[in-house]
Amino acid sequence: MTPPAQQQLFDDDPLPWELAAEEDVECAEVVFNRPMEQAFSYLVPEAWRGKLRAGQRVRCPFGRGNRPLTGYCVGFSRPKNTGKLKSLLEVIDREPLLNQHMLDLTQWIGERYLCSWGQALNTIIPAGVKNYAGTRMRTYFSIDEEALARVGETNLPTKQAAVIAALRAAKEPLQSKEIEQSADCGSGPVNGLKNKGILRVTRRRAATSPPSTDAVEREQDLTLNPEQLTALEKILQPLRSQKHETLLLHGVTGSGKTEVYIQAIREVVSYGRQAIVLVPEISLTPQTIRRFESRFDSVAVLHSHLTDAERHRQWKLISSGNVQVVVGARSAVFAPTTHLGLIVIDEEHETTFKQETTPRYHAREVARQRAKMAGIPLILGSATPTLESYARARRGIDQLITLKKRVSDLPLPPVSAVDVRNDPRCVSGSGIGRAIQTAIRAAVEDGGQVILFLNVRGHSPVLWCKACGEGIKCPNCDITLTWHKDRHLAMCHTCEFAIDPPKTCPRCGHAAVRYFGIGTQRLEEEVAAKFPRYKCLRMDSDTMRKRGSYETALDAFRKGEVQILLGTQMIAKGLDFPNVTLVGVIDADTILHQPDIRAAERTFQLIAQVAGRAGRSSKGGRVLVQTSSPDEPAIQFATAHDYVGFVHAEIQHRREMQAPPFWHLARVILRGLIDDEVVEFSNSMATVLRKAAEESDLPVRLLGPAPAPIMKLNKFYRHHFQLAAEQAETIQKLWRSVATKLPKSSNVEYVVDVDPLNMR
DNA sequence: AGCACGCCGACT
DNA sequence: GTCGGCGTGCTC
Repeated sequence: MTPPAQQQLFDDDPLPWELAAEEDVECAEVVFNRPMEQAFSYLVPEAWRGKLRAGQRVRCPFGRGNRPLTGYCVGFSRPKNTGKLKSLLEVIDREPLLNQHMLDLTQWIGERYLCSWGQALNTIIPAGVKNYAGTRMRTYFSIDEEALARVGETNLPTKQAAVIAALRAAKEPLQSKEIEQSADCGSGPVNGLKNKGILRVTRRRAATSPPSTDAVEREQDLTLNPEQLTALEKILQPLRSQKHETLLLHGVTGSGKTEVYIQAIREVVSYGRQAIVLVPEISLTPQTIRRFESRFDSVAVLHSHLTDAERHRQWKLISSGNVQVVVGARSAVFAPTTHLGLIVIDEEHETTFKQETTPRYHAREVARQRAKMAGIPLILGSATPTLESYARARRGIDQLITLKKRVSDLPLPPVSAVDVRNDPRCVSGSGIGRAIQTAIRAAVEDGGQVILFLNVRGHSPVLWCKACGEGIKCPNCDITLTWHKDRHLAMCHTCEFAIDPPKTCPRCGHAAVRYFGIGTQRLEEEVAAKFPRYKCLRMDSDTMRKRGSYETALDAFRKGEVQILLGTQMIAKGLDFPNVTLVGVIDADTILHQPDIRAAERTFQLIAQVAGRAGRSSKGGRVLVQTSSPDEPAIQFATAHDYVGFVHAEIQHRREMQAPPFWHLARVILRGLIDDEVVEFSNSMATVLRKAAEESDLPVRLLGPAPAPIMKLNKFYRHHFQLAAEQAETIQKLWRSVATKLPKSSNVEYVVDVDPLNMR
């Protein structure tokens, strides 16, 4: 890739006398962590010429005041006239932080996600790498043999001779402390030798603490069933011919996708190459990590709970080429591997692969681009692939591989929708309807375990005034407060706001505040009241605050100390408990009724994923889904385990709606403290874009502006509009063409979300 | 994004 | 007459 075309400052031809000097003038192309498209050229000082490499950070005088600013060297150029260029001040890194592949990838991210190259670079390099966390500059001593020979080794005092002997024995430069220890002396002899010039002094970075290494017991690869073997064969083809291809591995829950990945990685490792495995943060559990560590010699793990120093160490380890497999969450797609051979994305449909801050990249798309640039395969695995991925496979752009059977040869559990519209208990406000209650009783009395899923935390999600009929909202947000009985607080789930529950309505003053709706806390009470003889455990982000509590809770469930596990999203994925014979979805409609084009898709995914937790042993199992919309296609197809049927229906709907995956979207979200200002600004911004689209004849639709679904968030009023086009590049082109002409405001800020998943 | 330059309102 | 408001445009 070539650096972005920079503004041509010097288009006059060079004078003859300038040419000679130019021969050895090298300019560094530098990008900054600022929303500026261009790269800037700087002269490289003599001392650095030929040594500076792309991927290193440099300090540069910037702007009229020549204030020093850190930038990334992304390449070199030889401008015709260098007269007006400034010189860079300093090179920050001894070694490039990134290789050329990653530079190219970050440039692509900038283009694709509408931010600058510098911003993309800055966000993908971990803070711990940028500040060399966990290392210190240390002084090392080695013998200057010539100087020693001049003095004569035999003429040295005993202690100094011991120092020389210690260094000889070590065969590598040592720190003063280390010498003192092995020569059994103080710092005197070392300093003495240093002052005589016999010891050479070098300064370099070293880790402050040695890495902890707990050995993991090695395990053999499992035997694949015929279906898995066929899948593996299909993956090995592009792997062996070293070409890029995306393979969508659609396998039902429990079909053994991970084992297929592992054996594909085994092949990659045998070529001396590395693999990256991306998993959603939530499934980055010790079990998952152990699963990989027990199969490969060197596994690096990247997750959000690493300290800066640990992350830095992992990054260095990976970039030294001494790691076979990198397992990590979203950002691990940027792991600086030296010879990447394969990328795997497990649970491809998970929304956590989308970053919600600039650049708002999707790890799947970044992985696709990285794999394409590196000429290697990409595997996407899921029991419920996104429509985006499935549509590509159906059109033959990607290869579809299907695993229809569970490895254990056990059937998928029967799933039934329970219509709660006429259930007396649910109508009167209970979470657990008749059918689920009967099923729970049967399951626990039979010695089985139960998982209950409810996607609402807290006790009651709605505080409501009976007198004026209004929900009680957060003063900072357009969100009703949730009653948290355990902490005795009415809380806002989108900002930090929490108050003692109001006894009187803040609007009309009547003492008529009622609590409505069911959250996990209330469900827990209900279960405890209905099944007092059985132990119930609640898992949501309120009870899972402490580090390790997740593992402790799951351990208790695994050991059978707990019979009923209830919780939010976090218990929907990946858990494998053979003794679970019943899974209950308390309310399938919460997601279904969201004003989001993907509401049906998410509902289907959720039911399919939750259902996958049941029937994982010969004891069998069943799934009950409470809903008020039993006729909704998403629910019907989910109860029939009919992914393909659902997708075909939904894809038709998306086509008609001109929605993804047929159309690409970019969402512009604007916010400010004064509503009118935000309205006015979004209108003027949309007008500029609409006009530019018309004049340039680019086929882009502009939808909106309109108030965002959450109109007020954290005191900010929010509005948004969308750009839609059949080609992602069309939106990029339009945006690029107007980027400098967009209006500016000091009171309204905005972000662009390319391929948005979260529409709130 | 910063930051400087520049052109119009309420103060010594 | 000047201090300072934030609109505009540039940064190698």
